[in-house]
Amino acid sequence: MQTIGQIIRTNRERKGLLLRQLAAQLDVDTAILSKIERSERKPTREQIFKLADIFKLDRDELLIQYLSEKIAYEIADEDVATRTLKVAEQKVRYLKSAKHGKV
Amino acid sequence: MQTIGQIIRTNRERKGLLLRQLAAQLDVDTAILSKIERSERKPTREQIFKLADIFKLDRDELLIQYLSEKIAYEIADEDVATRTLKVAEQKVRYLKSAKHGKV
DNA sequence: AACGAGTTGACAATTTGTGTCAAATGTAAT
DNA sequence: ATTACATTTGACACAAATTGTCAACTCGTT
Repeated sequence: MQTIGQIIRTNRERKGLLLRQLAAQLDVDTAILSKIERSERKPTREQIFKLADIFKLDRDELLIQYLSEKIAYEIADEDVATRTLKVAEQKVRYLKSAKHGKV
Repeated sequence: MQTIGQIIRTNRERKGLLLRQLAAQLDVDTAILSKIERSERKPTREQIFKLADIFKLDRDELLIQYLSEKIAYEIADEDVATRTLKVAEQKVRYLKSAKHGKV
C-alpha cells in the first residue's frame, strides 16, 4: 500500500530528478516537497495535477490516491471507520442522484 | 436519506423541545443549533455525543451519520467519488492492520 | 401591537493549512 | 577532515477555514 509521498518519490527518482528540481517545476519550496514525500504534509490538489502531468500519470488515478488517503487518515482511528465509509458511499450516491434532479 | 440536521430536528420535536431549550442543554447558541438543523453548519463531535445522550440514540450510529456526512460532502462533487471511497476502505484496512503490528 | 420561536447575517476568535526561511544533518568526493 | 551538495527539520508568518457571539429580522399567534 503506497502513500502519495512514496509514489512521488519513486517517480522523481525514476526520472533522476533532485528534490529542488521537481520542487521548482511544482513551484514550491524544496522543504515542502521533502515533507510531502515523507507524508509530513499533504500536497494540494493543484500540486497533484501538476505531478500527474510531470510524471505522465493518470490524473484521476492520482487524484483518487490523494483523496482516499486524506479520507483514510481522517477516520482511520475511529473504530467505526469501515461502516462510516459504507454509509458515505450511500450518501454520495444519494447526493449525486439528487444533483441530477432525481429526487 | 436523512441528514444529521434532520435527525436532530426530528428528535427535538419528538421530545417537544424548543431550539433554545436543546441549545441550552448542548451549551451552544440557539443560532448555531438552528443552523445545524438546517445543515448550514456542522455540529462538532462533542455536540454529536451530547445529542446522542440527550436523545438516547446509539453513539456509534450517530457518529457514523456525522462522519459519513462530512466525508460525503467532501467528495460528492468529484466524479471519482465512489472509487475514492473504495480505495479509502482499502487504505483504512491497511492502516488498521499496520497499527496492530501486522506490517 | 406585542410576544415568542426561529432565522439570518455581520463580525470576532480560534484552529488548521500552507508557505518561507535558515540551520542542521547526512553523504560522497577529494 | 574539509568541502560541496542534497535533504531534513523546526521556528515562524500568513492565509483560509471553522466555530462562536450577537443583534436584527421574519413569521405566526394572541
